[in-house]
Amino acid sequence: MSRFDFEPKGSSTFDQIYAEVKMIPAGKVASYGYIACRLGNLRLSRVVGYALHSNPDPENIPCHRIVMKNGALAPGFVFGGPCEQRKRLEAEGVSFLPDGRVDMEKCGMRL
DNA sequence: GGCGTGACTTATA
DNA sequence: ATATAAGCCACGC
Repeated sequence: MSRFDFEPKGSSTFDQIYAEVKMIPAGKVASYGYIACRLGNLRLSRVVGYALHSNPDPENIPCHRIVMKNGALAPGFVFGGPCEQRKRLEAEGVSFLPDGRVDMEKCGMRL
């Protein structure tokens, strides 16, 4: 028995996460909790991380735009490392703080 | 089909 | 302020 028996194919939590992540405009970053809340539960943040971990479409799923709620970037599971991540965000116009974190005050999509 | 783990977040002590 | 506990979903064995 799989969850597909009840849910329409392609409508799993993962798909919604991907959809939300793809919706993130350039020059902005979204936190795990933000996407989790979009799905309905803030605690889904773990699933969000797993979804990005799976990252089936790295070209359409900019995981570098996903940051922690405190504004810190992913620990280093990103492709190319955190340096590449910061570089990419800067190239999109995201402001960074001297701490090496994203300026959530400007680019943080907090509710 | 069950158990454990994981790129997180919030609440409580 | 830091540390610990609980909650959620999907994947691997």
